[in-house]
Amino acid sequence: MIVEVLRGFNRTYTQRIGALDDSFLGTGRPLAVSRLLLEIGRAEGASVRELRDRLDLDSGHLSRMLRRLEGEGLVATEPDAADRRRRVARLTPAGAAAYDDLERRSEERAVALVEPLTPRQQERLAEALRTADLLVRAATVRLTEVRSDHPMAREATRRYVAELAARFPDGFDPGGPDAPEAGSTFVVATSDGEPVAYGGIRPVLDDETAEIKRMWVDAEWRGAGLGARMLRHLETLAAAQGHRRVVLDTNRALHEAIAMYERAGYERVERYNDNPYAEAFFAKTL
Amino acid sequence: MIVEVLRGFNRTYTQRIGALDDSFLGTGRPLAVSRLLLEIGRAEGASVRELRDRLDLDSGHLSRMLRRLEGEGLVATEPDAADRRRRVARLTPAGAAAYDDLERRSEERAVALVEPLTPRQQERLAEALRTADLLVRAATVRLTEVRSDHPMAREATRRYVAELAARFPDGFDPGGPDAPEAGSTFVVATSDGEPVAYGGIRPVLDDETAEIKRMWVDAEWRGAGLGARMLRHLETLAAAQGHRRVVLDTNRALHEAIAMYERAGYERVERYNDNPYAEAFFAKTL
DNA sequence: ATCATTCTCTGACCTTAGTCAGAGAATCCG
DNA sequence: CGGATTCTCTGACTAAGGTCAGAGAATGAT
Repeated sequence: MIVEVLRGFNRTYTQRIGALDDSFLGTGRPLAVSRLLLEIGRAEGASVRELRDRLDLDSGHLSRMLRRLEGEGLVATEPDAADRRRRVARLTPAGAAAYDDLERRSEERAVALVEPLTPRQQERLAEALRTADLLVRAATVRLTEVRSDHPMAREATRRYVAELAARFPDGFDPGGPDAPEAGSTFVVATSDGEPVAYGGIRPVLDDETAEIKRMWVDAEWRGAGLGARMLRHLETLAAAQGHRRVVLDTNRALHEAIAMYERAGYERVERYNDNPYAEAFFAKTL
Repeated sequence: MIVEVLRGFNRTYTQRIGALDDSFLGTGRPLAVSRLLLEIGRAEGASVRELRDRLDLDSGHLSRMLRRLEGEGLVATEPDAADRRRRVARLTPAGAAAYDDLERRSEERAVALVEPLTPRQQERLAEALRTADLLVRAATVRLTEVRSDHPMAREATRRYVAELAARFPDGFDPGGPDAPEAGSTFVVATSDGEPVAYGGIRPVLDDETAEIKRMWVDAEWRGAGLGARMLRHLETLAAAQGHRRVVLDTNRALHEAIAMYERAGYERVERYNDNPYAEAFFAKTL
């Protein structure tokens, strides 16, 4: 049923709101070039590499578009000081003006679109779109296996540690540096290239059991079912590696996490390690 | 605020669900050709003229795409029996198979998109999209002034009469044929080329006053604020024509309409005509 | 120091999308 | 009936979007 609703909505939407994208019309610049300009503006300077990844463009295509924007005096590029193979693009003042112009046009279209609705309808539409936005983003989060020294994993760990430090009554000290443990597997969930959830498993001595480590969900993403999805994913991985049981420890302060583990079928067990921060211990048979 | 939500949603949406449109990928046919195929399939045969209007294509461009589909054996064209300048296109059996294939692909994408969500989340998403769909369609309804003998006006009148006949306790007889009255102005609200609301004004004897006639809103569209919008539009027209006051009559059975008139600032007045179907009379000073 | 890899760029090339003018047949209007 | 109009089509053209191979500089791995 959701599928028919989605397809129906898609038809309505592309017919009438796809037009928000037409805001580049009249600028004399083609769509792809305008998108590139917006991306550079939004990122406040980005390497060619990043732009290519984010817009999913061919390097030749992108390069040519950059030359065009340079030719129009809207963008300036220079080698990245840190890695001189890379080039960094940023908007010139004229580019910033063109960016503002595009933003203004797009905003005008949006205003014109909702203008016929009453304030109450606008409020209902906003509410519905907020919900749809969150759920669509949640549905399109990508789970990727990474090593714990992958930049995305490092970033996720940094935020995980920061959150524990803020929430634990006596703070949190992660201990030594973060060497990749043999045999452990980490998974990062990303949305728009940002990590939004993280977690990993490592085999425990008896080999029947895997331990779930570093479960973290970005605060803005809680309630979107991401934690449960990550947990299921890690359990599947553990099972695929031949484990029959998963265990994990956590702290009383993390009540949403504890509630989630319980909903996911985890049961409390006795302390199984000497982690000073752990106060609650759970296990689940796969 | 709604504007930021809309723009944010638009970004999320075009990045992730615009991909529903990519369902043509792998068919070896470009997007525009696939769209044409879908349009012919949906209409179950359409004249070149209609296709051109509906897809807003250049006649040369369309013609070439039709040749291509003919070449692939998916579409057959023949002169329209009624007007031999026109040609009618319809799907061949192979074309119908290609059509089904496209539909299936699009459906698969939709299924894959919502698959990571829990059933409850899917339900929430469906609900949000249903709301957004209705409101976006409501916002993009177009109001057009027409003569009462315009095909769209006739269709709207037909449905207006059918509804009154069904709802009035003793049925409804519209009286004589529908000659365009001098000085009267009619407005039809359309969505996807279908009339969804209708109404008109005609000057009354004293010339200070205009009477609102034939207010009708499609049953599926009630509650979307379309009646109120039509009413405002007609009032503006009346004011522009120099009237200071609008009046209207209606029947007790039309309670939603009566409630709407009252919300819009109309006040009950004495009977001002001998319309046997009218039981309630309203007026508003502009 | 060497070799492989990464990064950006240019050149050559292709498809898709779309525009415009005009031809030829059919139809409509007076 | 004759001229204007409608409809579809072809030819000629352009811009936009995109792919691929390879060159040249910088960097990383051993």
